[in-house]
Amino acid sequence: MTTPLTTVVWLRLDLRLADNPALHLAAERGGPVVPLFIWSPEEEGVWQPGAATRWWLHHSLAELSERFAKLGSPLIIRRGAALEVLQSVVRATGADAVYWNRRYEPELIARDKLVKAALVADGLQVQSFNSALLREPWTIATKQGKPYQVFTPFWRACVASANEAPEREQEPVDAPRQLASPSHLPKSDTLTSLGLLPKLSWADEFPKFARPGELHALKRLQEFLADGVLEYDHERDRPDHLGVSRLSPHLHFGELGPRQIREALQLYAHAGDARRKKAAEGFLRQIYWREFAHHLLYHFPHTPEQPLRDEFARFPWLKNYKQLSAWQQGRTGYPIVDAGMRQLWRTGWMHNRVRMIVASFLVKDLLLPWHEGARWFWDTLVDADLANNTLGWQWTAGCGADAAPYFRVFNPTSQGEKFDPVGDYVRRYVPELAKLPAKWIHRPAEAPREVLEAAGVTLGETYPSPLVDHAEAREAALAALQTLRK
DNA sequence: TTTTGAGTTGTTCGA
DNA sequence: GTCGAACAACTCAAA
Repeated sequence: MTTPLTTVVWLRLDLRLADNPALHLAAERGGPVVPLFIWSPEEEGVWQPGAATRWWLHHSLAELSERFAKLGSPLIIRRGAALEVLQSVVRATGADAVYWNRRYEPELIARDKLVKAALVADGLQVQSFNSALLREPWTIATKQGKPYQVFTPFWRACVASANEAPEREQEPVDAPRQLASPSHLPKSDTLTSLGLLPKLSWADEFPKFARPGELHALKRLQEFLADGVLEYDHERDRPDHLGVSRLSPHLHFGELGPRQIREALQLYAHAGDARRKKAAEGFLRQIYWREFAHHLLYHFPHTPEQPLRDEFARFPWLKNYKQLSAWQQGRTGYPIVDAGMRQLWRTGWMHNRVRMIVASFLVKDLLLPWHEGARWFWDTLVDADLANNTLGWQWTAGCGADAAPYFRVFNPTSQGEKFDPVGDYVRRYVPELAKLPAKWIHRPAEAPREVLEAAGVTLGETYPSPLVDHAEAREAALAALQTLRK
């Protein structure tokens, strides 16, 4: 009698059943499949999952666990060093193979390499796959063989070669319909024992913008295709309208993969007119920004800590940490900035347009180091992703790829008036300003006294006075940038 | 090797 | 109120 071959599927940022190559191919082997999640935050180095991310992870795992149970093989959850846990699960189940989908953060590439070598030395079949990207970073390069550093050529090159073997971007694979479980189930820790949930209930409003789990991810994608993507090009800039996809946390945790998005967009465009086609292309272009971010992180692994343009290493940051704290708490005196920072704190998410505004304010108005902003986002965003976070902050600070021209300094007042014209977004998150009329809601410091009185606003008491004068701050930022010139 | 065109997301000023 | 130009120089990517 031959024993069917057991495969351990090590799940990481690929918390889904559909389009999961490691799971799909493990199931195709025909033997028992052991889905395993290992909680080992220490192995992620200084970029351990932040508090908001942990909340999301807890709920995502809870849902995934139910779904694996229905498929026939329960999700095993363990806390500990990845290699030791894998070896112990292999021993307990008699598995002969370990499959996983790749991650691209520098610390984890190193960790996975060691794990793979050790498991191979144990005589196991070890295979890793791509679940997270349309284009893995090493499959595309400039004609000089170097990594891309500008988005548009990167994107064009990806699109131009999307159908060429061997770099061909793959189609999604199916979810397994059922799984055989091993005759001896390995022991599992409980999800609660990982301690991912906050002790205080600060996450109550988190489900407002996105809900963890593969089913919610698929539903969100369909909703976005039905009522968002067509208007995405201009509506995505309206934090008061919520015209964005809100898929970012799902993408980060791999509850949904970019291949599934691309396929859905193709179907959507195919079934419609030129407008649909244009909308689908526009959204897919944004998905390629995520690809670009991973490309950069892989090829420039120092960038989470160091600027890509090294002259920025000598930028004269001010490091006024009292002001940092005011920014974090949403008490800068600039309503759109404060609304964004409070939305982040309360909901674990912030509209992308507002992310740019608050980031520009931190870096260019307060002259605080971009790492401080990156750190705060890392801890507070449910979609915190090392590649995207690094690209975004370096872009804003002007020290990264495709850097903004030196003169592009966001004006928080005009940005507010342009993208939150009636002030609804500010009213939602800065209730002490709610009674101000639209004309003054983005510039309370300039409002006539009787307007403020009527709205019950006392500057410096019920709402802070502006932390800095934007016009002066802008000049200071430009002067600081001048010092970098060669 | 050198040249050339281009580069996500803006603001301000003056006509 | 609206519009267009100016705001540096640099680096990337391809020809």
